[in-house]
Order: sequence, then structure tokens, then C-alpha cells
Amino acid sequence: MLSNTQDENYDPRAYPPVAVTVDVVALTIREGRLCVLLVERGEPPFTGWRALPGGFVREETLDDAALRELAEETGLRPGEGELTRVHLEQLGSYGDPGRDPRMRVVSVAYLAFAPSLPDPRAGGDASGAFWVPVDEAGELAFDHAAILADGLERARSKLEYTPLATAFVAPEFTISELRAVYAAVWGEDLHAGNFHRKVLSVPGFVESTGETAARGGERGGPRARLYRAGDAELLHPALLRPDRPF
Amino acid sequence: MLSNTQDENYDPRAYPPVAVTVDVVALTIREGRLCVLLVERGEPPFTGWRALPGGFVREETLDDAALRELAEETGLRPGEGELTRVHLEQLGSYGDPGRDPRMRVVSVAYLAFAPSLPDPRAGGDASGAFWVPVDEAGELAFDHAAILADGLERARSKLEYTPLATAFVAPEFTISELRAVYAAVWGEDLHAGNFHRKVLSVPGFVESTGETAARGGERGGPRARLYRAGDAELLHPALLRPDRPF
DNA sequence: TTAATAGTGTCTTTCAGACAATATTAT
DNA sequence: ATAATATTGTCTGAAAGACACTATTAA
Repeated sequence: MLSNTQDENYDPRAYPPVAVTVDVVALTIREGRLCVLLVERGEPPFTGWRALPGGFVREETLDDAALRELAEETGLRPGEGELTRVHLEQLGSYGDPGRDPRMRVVSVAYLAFAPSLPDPRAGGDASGAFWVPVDEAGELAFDHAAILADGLERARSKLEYTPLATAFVAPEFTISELRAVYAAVWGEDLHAGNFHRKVLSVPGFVESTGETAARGGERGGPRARLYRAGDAELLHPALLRPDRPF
Repeated sequence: MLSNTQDENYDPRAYPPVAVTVDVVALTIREGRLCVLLVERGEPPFTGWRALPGGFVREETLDDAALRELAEETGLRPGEGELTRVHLEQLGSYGDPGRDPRMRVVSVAYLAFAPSLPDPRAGGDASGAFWVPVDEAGELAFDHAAILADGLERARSKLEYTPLATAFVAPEFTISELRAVYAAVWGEDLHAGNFHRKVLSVPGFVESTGETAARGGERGGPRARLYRAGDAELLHPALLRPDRPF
């Protein structure tokens, strides 16, 4: 059996060529629905299919590659404007032989949480990207449906123990807006009163601005207080999803 | 700005060559201490340094590559004997330019939880692998110290909400042995009485064998009951670490 | 006999969730 | 006026953690 020490002797170039790409599961909330950024492929394989935005890694870190791909597809510039508020984290790598019929491709998937971004089509650039409600994503090219499913589960889980829900809303927000994020991502409504008290009771989750929303809700109600994201990186105690089957 | 759709037109072979490796953070518990499997490098770069076991990916899935590397270094065969009880999960990918001075290398790191395995040296194979207590790992080649740190944090976190601690002990175990796993991984003792009641109260964490250990503890005490791993995949409620600073 | 360990009982505090009540605002 | 919403209050049950106690066994 070949030991690792000997294995390292091999010239890497002697191995079959491998390509490394990044694919991004970019999530946002539009009109109360959780949406993912997709592109329509114009080239084989999977011509005409929808796919996650992504591309080959260049002379850059993997994180930078993901941010670059996201910027290209949204038409925004990395590090500018709304994109500075995007949260990016690595989701996992997908490298089954045959997942790309052209050659061996290992894809490093990223998960992005974004506040409501402008429609990519509006940018004037002929980008083929668009936001689609996650439950209408349908079949995707390559193994992207599995990557999307993993990203959704990660997002749902992260809302439980991190304050990342604040990445989906404007810099100043009401508790109700925050609750709408949880409802959209988890796919179920939460009790308004208990949610309110819970959010305020977790240290560092939100901090008051002292201000009040300009007007009440669409269909009535008092004007809500405004909050900013706090400085906590973890929610303690966590905000667990309502009972799932165990 | 180049859109993704056009980007896909490029011939992948036109990009600078990239190699893909797997590196494994294999953890076990020996004599009450959490240990990691390391190798001593015999080739440049980092000749003589300790490193995580790993190697280039072949015509196989990433998971299979990790299992193969682990089998090679431990001298065991994948899918046989104790290795069948090893839990393997993907940890993340590391691909900063320059992390390997030879060329661009993207490494997919895996985390392995193993019951106490035989010493690799005892296998007769001239493997350079050995178990080292994690707090004595010291400096490692490449960015492996960072990978190890990420693996340790993942392991500590996973003990909270999954029954993976059972992967570190024999198929039949006592509650005290399970508590020793938590103590070794978390680095702090747990209250015996509360831990005992907690483990038994979580549905599906452990199930009784009806048997009793052959003898009591080393320094006295009654003979403990024996348990098997249950069928739960998640612990609910979770077994959280004692208060950390928030 | 002595000390260590397994397992159980009890109490306090915290927290999740159900439910109710009140005040404020759009229509 | 009416209905919807924000916010707070109260209650119940689950669960964590501190502490104490008994029974059993190795040395």
C-alpha cells in the first residue's frame, strides 16, 4: 500500500487534469419570499438550463473568487454599496467524477446572505442572472440542485444560532421585519409576541436606535421601534426552530 | 465585466494548472486525551515537518479519497474492521494561492472521528504516521495548523448536537466512558450525575444492552451498565458546552 | 476499612411557548 | 369605527445545573 509520504513524491502534473470552480448559492428575500440567484446557461453542457452562478478560480483566494462571481452576476462591485453588507461563507466542495461531463471539476460552493438587491437585469449589463423563489428553482444543471438544498439547510440552521438574519434586512429594521426573515427562511410563521421578547432578550442580537419607523404597518398598527444589528456573533441562548419531527 | 455565461466558454485547460488534494484531520482518544493523526514529511517542501495525512485526489469521489488516505496511513483497509466505524465528514476547502510553494493546490479537508485505533507503527508497514495529543501538535506544514484548529472546533461543536461521541468509544460502553469523551474533546470535566441523567433523557442517544460491565472502576465503584449507540442522528435537546464567554 | 464511582432525588433558575391584554395606527 | 399590528404581561412545562444521598466495588 502506498504511503502518503511516497505519494507526495508524485509530480502533481502527472495526475489527470482537474479544474476548480466556485459556485455561489446567493440568497435574498424579495416580497417576503426566500429567493436564490440563478443564471441561464448559454453553452453546453446543459444549454438552456438554470444553474448557480459560478466560474473558474483564478489567481485569488477562494473567498475572493466567490465574491467576484457574485459581483459579476449582480452587476455590483465587490466592496462597494450593498455588496459590502453581503455575508459570504464556504458551504462545501463537490467533486464527484462525472458531475461535469467535460472533465474532472471540483467545485467549492459558497453561501451568500444578501439584503434585497436590485434586479440584475436593471443594471444594463446583459447578465443572464435573476432571482427565483427557492421553491420554484426546479431542476438545475450539474449537481446544483443538491448544492442548493445543502445551502438552504445551512441557512435555516444558521438563523438558529447566529444573528445572520440581520444580513437580510436594511441596516435599520423593526422586529417585525426580522421576524419576516425567519418566517421566509424557515417557511413557517412565528408567534409575534414571543419572538419579540426573545430577540430583545438575547444579548447583542439587536440594539435600539432610539428611533421609530416613519409609519405603521400596511394595514394599521402602531409605529414600530427601529433596531440595528448588535455585536454578538452567536446567539445565546439560541433561537431554535419550532419542533421538527425527531 | 465578464459575465459567467461567457466565462464558461473558456477552455478550462487554458487556466493555470491546479491540483486538488484531500487532507484528513483524524481524531481519536487515547488514554483520556484527544489525539490527531500526523505524518512526518520526508520530501520538500517542509521536509521533516509534521503534517496532516493527505494526498492527491484520483478517479474517485472526494469522500473516497479521504477514506483511502486514512486507510493508507493507519494501515487498515477501508470498509474493514475498525475503519468501518469511522465517521468521516467534509470540513472545508483551503485554497489560498501560495499555501503550497510548488503550485496552486486546493485541499479539501476532512474530519474523521475514530475509536481508539492500533498504533500505525505496529502494523509492520513503514508508515510515518502517529497519534499526537492535539495540544502537543505544535507547528505543522502548509496551513495545516489552521485546518486542525477548524477541525477541533467542528468536533467540539458536533458533540453538542449529534451523538458522534459514540464514534470514539467501543460498540458497547458505559456512561462514564462517554463522559470521558466529552471531557477529552471539550477539555473540561462534566458533572457525573447531571451528565448521566442528561444522556439517558435524550431520545435515541443511547440504548441499554441490559448487560453490566465486567468490573467496577479502577479505583472502586459499582459495575456500570452498558449501552449501545441509539438511532438518533441529532440530539434533542442538545447537550451544550458549559458556559463559554459571551 | 477506605475511597472512588454509579446512579438517583431534589431544588432553583432559566427559558420556550401558549395565551391574554393594551395601546397605536392605516384605512 | 374597524381591523391590524406592536409591545408587554402572565402562566405552564421543559430543561440545565447545583447539591446531596445511597449503593456498590477495588484496593
